[in-house]
Amino acid sequence: MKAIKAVKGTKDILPWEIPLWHQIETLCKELFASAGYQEIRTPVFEKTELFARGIGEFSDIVSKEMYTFQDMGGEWLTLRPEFTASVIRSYIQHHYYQRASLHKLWYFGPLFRQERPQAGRLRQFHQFGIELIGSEYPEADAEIITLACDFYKKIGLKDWELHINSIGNTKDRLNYIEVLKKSLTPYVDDLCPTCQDRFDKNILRLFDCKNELCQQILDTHAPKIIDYLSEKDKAHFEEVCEYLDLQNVPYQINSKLVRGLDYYTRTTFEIKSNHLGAQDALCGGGRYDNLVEELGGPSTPSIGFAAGVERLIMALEAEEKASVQLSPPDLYIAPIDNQAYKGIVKYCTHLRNQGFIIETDLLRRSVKAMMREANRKQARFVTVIGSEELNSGTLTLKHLETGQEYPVNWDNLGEFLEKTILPF
RNA sequence: GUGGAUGUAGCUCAGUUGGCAGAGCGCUUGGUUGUGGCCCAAGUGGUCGUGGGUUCAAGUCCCAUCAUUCACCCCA
Repeated sequence: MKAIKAVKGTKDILPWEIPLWHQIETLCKELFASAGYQEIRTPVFEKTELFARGIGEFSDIVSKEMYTFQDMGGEWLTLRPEFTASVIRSYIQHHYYQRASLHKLWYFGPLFRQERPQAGRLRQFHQFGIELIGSEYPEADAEIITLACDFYKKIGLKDWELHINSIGNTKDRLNYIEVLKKSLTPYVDDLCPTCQDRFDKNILRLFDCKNELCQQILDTHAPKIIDYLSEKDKAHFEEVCEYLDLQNVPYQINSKLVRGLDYYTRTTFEIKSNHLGAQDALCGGGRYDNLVEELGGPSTPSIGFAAGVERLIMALEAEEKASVQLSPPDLYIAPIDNQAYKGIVKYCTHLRNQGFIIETDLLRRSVKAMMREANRKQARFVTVIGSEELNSGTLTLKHLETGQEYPVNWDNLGEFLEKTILPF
């Protein structure tokens, strides 16, 4: 029989990897809650149209990367390729704006994109992120960016950079694109083939090119988008920077940072790790002041970010910060005969109910093997139980680290563990 | 969709000019009765990714195919 493997681009999160995932989820919960953000969970699939309208029909994600299918009623549905569209759909559908004028949300979950897998890119991957819906002011931008940075600081990641930029409102950006085209037209023939293609399709993508010659041409001949912003947007961006300075958040203004999703406006930012391969963006975000309205809601300025969990884990591993948190047993009980196996069960349950982590043998192994197992599991105490211990009412707990033995009455077991575990 | 790399034990990998399928780690058991780690010993474990071809003989050479992986594209 041929074994079945996980689908290309998908991965099991293995039992021994789970503690790190819990650590990340817990930090999300604590950090975002500390700023008043509430968790939101939306369905993993939505109507295809939501993403087409939200992300942009001609974006790569929508045009060739979505898992789209028809349900039995013939409706086109899509496994979500990103979170923001779903969150905004929920915001509009449930009229959040009638409850309050500002909403602060966070999320964590799986996303799906049908791309060729490589380092830092999977077909099912996970993101967490936050959305701040309803404020147009630079304080909002600063709060989002600061929270993102705080996350990486608190998780223990060291070697990363924050890049920020402003791509202005739609009108200014279209104007800039015209100027950019004009100033680069003389050099089109020197660009790499993909850039020549991009020149007509989506000229802003030129900035992402990894070809050195293309970058040189851009550096010397491309105007900066910041110089083409309206006075209002320029002032907004300067204020965002000012807020970051106030908190000593280090950043680089990167005029080449143009994000790939169509809905972004004004502030955009990205956090890059210095330890990842080609896919080095840990986290990306920005303003999307028009999205709520475009999806059928009231005009509502908003900003948010999304962060890749697998990439974070890769970066933590590269920096050797992926700490393994085990939950070792407080006590490993090793029964040596049939009676002992039967005699200990009620104590196991009782101690577990008291909150202790108790493990016992389930393979009827030798004492030596059970001791080895207790040691492997890093149990704090181990006890060998035979008829003597059951009849006399006294057992001996051995502290594995020191080898010290402690006689204890069965009735005082919980009390003993409680008292003794703390000092160790 | 395009290009490169790699497929040998559960894991990490050796395997020479074609000539008996290997190591380390892991796992199991034992080293005297009911006590772990270290050490020692034995055991467990492989259709050499798959299918063809060349050859007396293929893990090794040739062709095809699949899988994995990295990169392009794009994005978290």
